[in-house]
Amino acid sequence: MQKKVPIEKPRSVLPSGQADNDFFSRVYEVVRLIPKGRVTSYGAIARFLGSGRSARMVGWAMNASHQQKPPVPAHRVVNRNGQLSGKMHFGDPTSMEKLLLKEKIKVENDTIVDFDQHFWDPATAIGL
DNA sequence: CCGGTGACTCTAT
DNA sequence: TATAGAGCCACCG
Repeated sequence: MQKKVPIEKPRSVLPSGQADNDFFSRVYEVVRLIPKGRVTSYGAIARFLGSGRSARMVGWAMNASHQQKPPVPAHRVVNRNGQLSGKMHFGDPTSMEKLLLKEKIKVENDTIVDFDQHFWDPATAIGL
């Protein structure tokens, strides 16, 4: 097995909302694949993309997800503890929690209840 | 070019 | 179990 090919350097997301990079687009795509009522973690996505410890980049990509034309369900992406670490980036800190609750995902104290039960792993679901 | 920062995660103490 | 440090990669000044 050859060494993991370094991901092509994702160029910055243009303020125009155009993401011409690969890494970012893949993150968005994976996030969109998250079934309703399921959630995943940054690390899981990062690992699926090939960079297990580049979870920060996933988070950074999510930061730009708001300007993506196809809506990215960023509310389905939380940290490995199931904590809504990014809820404060939704404009209103209650938005993320409400969206999750709308999908039958219970949230208490900014943490998803039964997180592992709702956890959705792209590597397992997509199977690649 | 360098340093600081970040929607993270893992390992060590 | 909790706290601290390192690793990761890209953006910004």
